[in-house]
Amino acid sequence: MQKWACFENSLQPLFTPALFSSGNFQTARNCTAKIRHSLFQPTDSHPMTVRTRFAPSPTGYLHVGGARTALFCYLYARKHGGQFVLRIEDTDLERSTAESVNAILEGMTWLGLDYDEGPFYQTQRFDRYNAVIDDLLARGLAYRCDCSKERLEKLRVDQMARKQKPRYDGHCCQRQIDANTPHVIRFKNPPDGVVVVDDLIRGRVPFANSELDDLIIRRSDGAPTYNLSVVVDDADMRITHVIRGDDHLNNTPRQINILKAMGHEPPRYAHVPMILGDDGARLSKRHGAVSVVAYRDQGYLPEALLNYLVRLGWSHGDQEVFSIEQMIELFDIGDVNKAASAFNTDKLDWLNQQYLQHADPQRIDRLLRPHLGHLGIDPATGPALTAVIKAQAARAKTLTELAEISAFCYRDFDEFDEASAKKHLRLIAREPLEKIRAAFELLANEDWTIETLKHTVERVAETLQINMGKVAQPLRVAIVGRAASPGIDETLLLVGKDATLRRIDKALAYIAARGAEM
RNA sequence: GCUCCCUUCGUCUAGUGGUUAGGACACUGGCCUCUCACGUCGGCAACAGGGGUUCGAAUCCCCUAGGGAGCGCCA
Repeated sequence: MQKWACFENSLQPLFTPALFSSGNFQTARNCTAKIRHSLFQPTDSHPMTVRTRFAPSPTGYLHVGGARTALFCYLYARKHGGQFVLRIEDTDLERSTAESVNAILEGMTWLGLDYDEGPFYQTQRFDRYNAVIDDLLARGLAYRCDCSKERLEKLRVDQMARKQKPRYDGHCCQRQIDANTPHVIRFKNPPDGVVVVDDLIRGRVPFANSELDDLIIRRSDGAPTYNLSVVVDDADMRITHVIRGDDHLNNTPRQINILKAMGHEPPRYAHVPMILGDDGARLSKRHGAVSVVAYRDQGYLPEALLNYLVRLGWSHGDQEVFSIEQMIELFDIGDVNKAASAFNTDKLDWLNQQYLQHADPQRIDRLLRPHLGHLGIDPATGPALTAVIKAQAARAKTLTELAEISAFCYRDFDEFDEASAKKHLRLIAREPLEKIRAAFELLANEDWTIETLKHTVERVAETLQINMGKVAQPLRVAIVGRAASPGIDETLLLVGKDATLRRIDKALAYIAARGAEM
């Protein structure tokens, strides 16, 4: 019980039915109900309340890295009684897709990461971005640039050759380019001084303005760029804490400069380290599941994934298992580690198994059905599914595995597991099997109970003057197909009398055939 | 190339100048036992390297190495 000792002192025990039936596990079908209208209207909310946002770009699925960032944003907002907003950064019209948006919403819903506002779509806020850009232009804080891609490319190559960092040289800064000629708009970055990113995780990170250049904030097609739209949104949406991947740390000084040009105070920043694959390399498709809904499909419980994710880069003493309530209470963004961490499926499996065996069987019943269906099994054709779950939950790491190891309760298996049959279905097992079969046949259906079954097996062992194992193991292989299952009495109860007799006959035939071969 | 970030068992981490460097997963040995699993008891295993500062450094400073990110009309 050591591992669970942490709950003894907590007000909110982890495995309460309330936690597991709290409606966090609906499928994506309900997502659409969540999509309120997305045109953000600035409101006069109290400036002091914590507001975080998760701002994915819809160019793929919600992957585990994004999910953890979203979780941190969610936890931080909840901890401080603030709001968590979801914003879809779809300004890249080429790569953004509606399917990706749906996949992200589906992932958020499955994980139960409820947002208070949004989703807001940046593509619906272009007017606002353009107004900000025009204002910057009017105030001389931005300028038009008509440098050709060729000139820019040559500049880059020359600078690299001179071992310099490639930067825009300000060529168009003083030129007065007509608004009618094709152009982009660049932000006039301060030429000198230092911008300090006061990061909640990294600490103070100073950047020299001389390292930065005049970045493009409006493309030639009129669309605003990322660094501009994020800044405008974060300001308009009154985001107080920007929690995001540390690949954005280098963008932050530029964003702070734009924010200041707009007359806003920068929010607090927290750059969380990235998640690596098992092998320490950047997470990618070849590491298997990267999309969170793939974990759902593979039979992981959302609370297990969340628990796994929260412990990646964060910890609270020696505690490993956290309910959502405990995470909200204990999590603090400032406690997050600086170093990247590797995703370890073994540990996720362990957590999932822990949650599986402590979960309410009624809920697992519901979640397990699709996995059984996938195997072509209809639970109505056999024992109560909750009974099977109670017997098997500690034996499976995932719902998928739980379905696989429980299939024998609902249908005859095709073949014996080779190693198990070889070891247990031998000539020496014939007599015990025949004896036990005869005893079972005499049992009335109403005597097919756990107690009677236990006694019957024990009596056969006694009669034959052999160990329990010499009877139970051949019997187990006979009725399950392999040498692993719940206790033999429980297993018999689940399989039922008819199937038991039928399968023992099959095992006896197998032994006979095998004996003939030898 | 330049700028910035990072570095404790295989992995996730505890640790904030004095610890036999703790826990968890994995691996492994025992117990429990009709099997498997659970549970339980034990074992293996780490401060990237080098210089300082200090009576004393995983902890503070510097250098090196290794890893990562950014330097786009991507986000």
